[in-house]
Amino acid sequence: MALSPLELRHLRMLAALRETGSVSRAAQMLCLTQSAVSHQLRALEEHYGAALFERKSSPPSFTPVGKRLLRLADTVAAELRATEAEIQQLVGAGAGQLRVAVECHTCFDWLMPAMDRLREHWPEVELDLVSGFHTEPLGLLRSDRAELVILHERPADTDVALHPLFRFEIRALLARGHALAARPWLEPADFAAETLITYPAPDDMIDVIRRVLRPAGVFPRRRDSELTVAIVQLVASRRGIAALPGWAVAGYVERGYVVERPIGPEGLFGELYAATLPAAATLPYVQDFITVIRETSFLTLPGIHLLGGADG
Amino acid sequence: MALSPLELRHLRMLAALRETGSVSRAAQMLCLTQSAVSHQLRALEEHYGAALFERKSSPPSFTPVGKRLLRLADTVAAELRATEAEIQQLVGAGAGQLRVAVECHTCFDWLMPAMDRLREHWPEVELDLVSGFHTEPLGLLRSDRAELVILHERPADTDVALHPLFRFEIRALLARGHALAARPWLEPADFAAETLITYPAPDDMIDVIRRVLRPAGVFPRRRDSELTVAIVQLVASRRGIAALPGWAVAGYVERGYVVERPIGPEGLFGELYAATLPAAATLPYVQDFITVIRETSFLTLPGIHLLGGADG
DNA sequence: TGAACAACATGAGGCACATTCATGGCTTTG
DNA sequence: CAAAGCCATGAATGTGCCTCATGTTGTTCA
Repeated sequence: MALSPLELRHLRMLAALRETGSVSRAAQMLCLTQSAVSHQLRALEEHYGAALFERKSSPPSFTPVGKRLLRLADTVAAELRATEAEIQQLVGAGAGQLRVAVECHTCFDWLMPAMDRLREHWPEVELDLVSGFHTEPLGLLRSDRAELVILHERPADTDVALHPLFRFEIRALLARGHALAARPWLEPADFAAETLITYPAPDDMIDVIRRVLRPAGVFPRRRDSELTVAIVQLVASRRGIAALPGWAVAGYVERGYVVERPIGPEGLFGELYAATLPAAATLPYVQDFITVIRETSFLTLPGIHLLGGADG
Repeated sequence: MALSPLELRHLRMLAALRETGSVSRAAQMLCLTQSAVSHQLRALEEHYGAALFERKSSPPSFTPVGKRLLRLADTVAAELRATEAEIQQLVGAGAGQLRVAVECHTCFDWLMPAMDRLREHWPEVELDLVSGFHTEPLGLLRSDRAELVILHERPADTDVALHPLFRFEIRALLARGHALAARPWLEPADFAAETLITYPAPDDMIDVIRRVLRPAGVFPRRRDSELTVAIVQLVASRRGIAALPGWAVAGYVERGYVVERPIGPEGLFGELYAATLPAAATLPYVQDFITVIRETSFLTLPGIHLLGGADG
């Protein structure tokens, strides 16, 4: 019909801009550089001869033209989604099984919302959680007990399809007024005299032990609890210190229940990956799930960094 | 949202495929090669794992998946159109003036439908027809008496924006059983003893005279009439022969009122162009008009060939 | 029946255009 | 006031779409 430089990519970009509230974050969500998004915006604004949003205000307020394009983006996205769903039905590819195995406790924080959204999009897919912790998670894929595994380490195997998710900082949690809270960051030795409060899991699964304390020859007492709230409670009442993902405790820190410090001068960072068999990686609902995980996590977890896109 | 290789280009392609009824014609309409459209189709079918339409049948019948995508294409196209219209209103670029000057009589056949469609799309644009024939049509642009001129010859001037429209064959029209109808094609000399029936216009404006007869030194008697029907009538009743665009008389020929023959062994071809001032070429409704002309002409005029696209 | 033709498929390669890279200006924050 | 975000912009780069050339199939004439 009419020649228009408008493409779906632009609509997706505008939606991401609204969701994330900034050009750079939108770029991350789209697996692009900030520059690319900026160029796209400029091209659109040039074409319509009007600004699309007010840059100097956060959250950015869209102009009427911008709002109209966003409305288009929404309706088109909805139509697109409906179409693809119907087509999957027609082709018979809409049904299937997706069993997800998880290595880390905190993962449930973002996994549940993601699974909910997937259930909406793919009602015909049997979605299961493979519970319990396994020494060799990739074995679950090969023995056909799971279609997707969440890992907190890049596996050595190259015969599985790896989908980078995001990167986050693991920070030490201290009671207010704790002696160590005076330091700008914590050294491994600082843990020696403390009780380390963790989730119930083998040492190997706990990043701060595997990657910081054990290499330094430090083996503090351990105490564990299933619930993040309980861990925070124990820390606050000076029964020990913990090392948790920043997003998991941001709320408690903000409210002043506890304080947090980096681990080591550069901080300690964890990364999460999803792994599937190569064959499963081509299934549309698996691809959709990866995308949904990245998006929901990025939007709900503060301070995380998406992996595998245009920037590290 | 979901990563989908589907882009607007694909939807436009499918719509064109439906309108034109064939891959190659769709390609022409999209200003692409047949190969490009074929590749696009293959990519889509590969992605959805299903055929989109039955190739060996004309008109091509779409599979359920193809039909569903076409429905999407229609709704998205409508949404897109509505959005752009609203934005033009917001920006204030929806209003303007478009005076069209025409050189040839038959042009009205396709110009009227195109102007009707433009009026729908751009209700705020003042659409006028500059009547009468002018010796120097480009002068109308420079003296600001028209925004767009239809030409049947590539102008020498390079300071106007030229928009190629389409190419068509001009064929000789003869009464059934006419002596010349025995020939596979007509030579210039064949016109010498005949009366040439034309529209009322100077010799310069009549392609067969300017490009065939005059160069050959042949100057047949002339007789003219305003209406195509009347010309056909005169030819049928053996008052003379005519030379008209194939599309303009296809109906009469099909019904057997008259017969047609190529002019010269290779045939005589006419080409039509639209010209505007460079500034006017950037106006959205002018661009839209060009597109609309090409599309409506291509869909309604039999045997024409779009110009300026991926193929000559 | 076969040749000529039309329509579509397919692989390789070129080229346009979106994206990245590198940098600078601007605002915010401690 | 330094330091860090955030965004804009020009030039370089690379990816993917399209074209080109050719092969294949189906169709229409002698």
